[in-house]
Amino acid sequence: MNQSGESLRDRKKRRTRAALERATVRLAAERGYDHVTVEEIAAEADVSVRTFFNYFASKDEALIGADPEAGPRMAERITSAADGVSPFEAYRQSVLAEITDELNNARDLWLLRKEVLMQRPDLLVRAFANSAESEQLLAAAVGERAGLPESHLYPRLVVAAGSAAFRCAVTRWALDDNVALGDLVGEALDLFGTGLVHVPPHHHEGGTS
Amino acid sequence: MNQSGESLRDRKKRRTRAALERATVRLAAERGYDHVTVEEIAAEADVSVRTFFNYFASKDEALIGADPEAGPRMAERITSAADGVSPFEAYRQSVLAEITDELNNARDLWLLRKEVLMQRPDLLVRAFANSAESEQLLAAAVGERAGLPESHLYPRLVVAAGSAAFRCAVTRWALDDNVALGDLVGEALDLFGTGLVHVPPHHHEGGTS
DNA sequence: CTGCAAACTTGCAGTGACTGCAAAAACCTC
DNA sequence: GAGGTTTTTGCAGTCACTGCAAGTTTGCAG
Repeated sequence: MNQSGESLRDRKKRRTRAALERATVRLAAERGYDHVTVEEIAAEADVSVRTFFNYFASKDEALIGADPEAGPRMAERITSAADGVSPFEAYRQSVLAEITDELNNARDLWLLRKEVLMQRPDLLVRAFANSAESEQLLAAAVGERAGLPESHLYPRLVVAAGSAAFRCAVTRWALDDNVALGDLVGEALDLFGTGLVHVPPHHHEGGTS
Repeated sequence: MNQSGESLRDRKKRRTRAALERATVRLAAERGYDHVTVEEIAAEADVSVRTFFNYFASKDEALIGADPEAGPRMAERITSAADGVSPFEAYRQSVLAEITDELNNARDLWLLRKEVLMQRPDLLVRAFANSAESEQLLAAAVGERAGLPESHLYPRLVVAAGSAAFRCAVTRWALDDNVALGDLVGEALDLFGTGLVHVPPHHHEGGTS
């Protein structure tokens, strides 16, 4: 093995994966998601179509490029939070940390994705369909912290709320350039945290509030 | 036009749609969703494949059989709720009413769908991808009642919470026969209403509640 | 450096969802 | 029943996605 811990092979794999993700997002933003074929994406990334499907289970997945390690990473963050932290708060922080990291690493990709998602909001919903095992993992972590049995609604609900918050935040983000995605997700999670029976106040743009 | 307001044509259309939905659910429950082709479904319902796609945009849609009138109906219920009712409560009641109706009209179909969704939970998520305009409609109704602008996060979030509640409730429902789906959705919405920072108490099975 | 095994890539053939189009059939109105 | 409107259908075609059986590249040990 290499002393760096990352072999030539590993490096190549990461580069290929990134190239495919990048090609998908770029082409989709450029000429519309369904005017791009997998064949074109593969060509752009200089691999065969078959290889595309070795990396991503679907075209959708390549567009969002969900990091397969994100689930475990977030679960770890939840279980290792300090003792006094509530389950919801632990989850909230883990989501926000993940988003911040992601935006720092690939802000440009997200700006392109925004273009695509503005025209096809359903793609974002579909993207979450593939993340069932991650949700399972997170729900288990939340459940453990809450001291609730596997079967209880609450942990699942917290995680589903996270997806919903992210989804709504992105939709809203796509409408207006002057907000940070992380802030929007945070705001959405706060609303879920304090309860939807409370209608939030209406912030006026020009107001000094 | 017919005095009944529903012509032969209309009746046939409704019957065909129902037959396709039924065939999809039945076959999928019987031998697994992806071991059923649209060709087989169409044959079962005695129509051509092309006709299947005149009724449903996708196989997924036929499995869930989302009533296209459900969105407008729910929106109407929200806007026409009594004056003192909060936006969230109005939404909550509209969701519960819709589910009660649906279960009364097609409980058998839902029992079969349960079988399918137990093995492929992702199908439920995907089903919501197609209901973007309905969500839009509901969000507008909630927003109006809350006196918030179109662009605000809150209405979208309420509606997304509804989807999430439904999704989690169905997942939970599929695990255990002794609960009513309506109750689970109600419970989930209550948690969203009062806020996820509050960890709910753990109900023991043997309780007499 | 060589040879071997494991991992990765590729082509190919095939399945099945989904679409547009134009002709045929069914229905509705008068 | 003629004539206009919908609905159904068949057909040809595109594209996502899969399994399989080579081919190629990389890792490693001798």
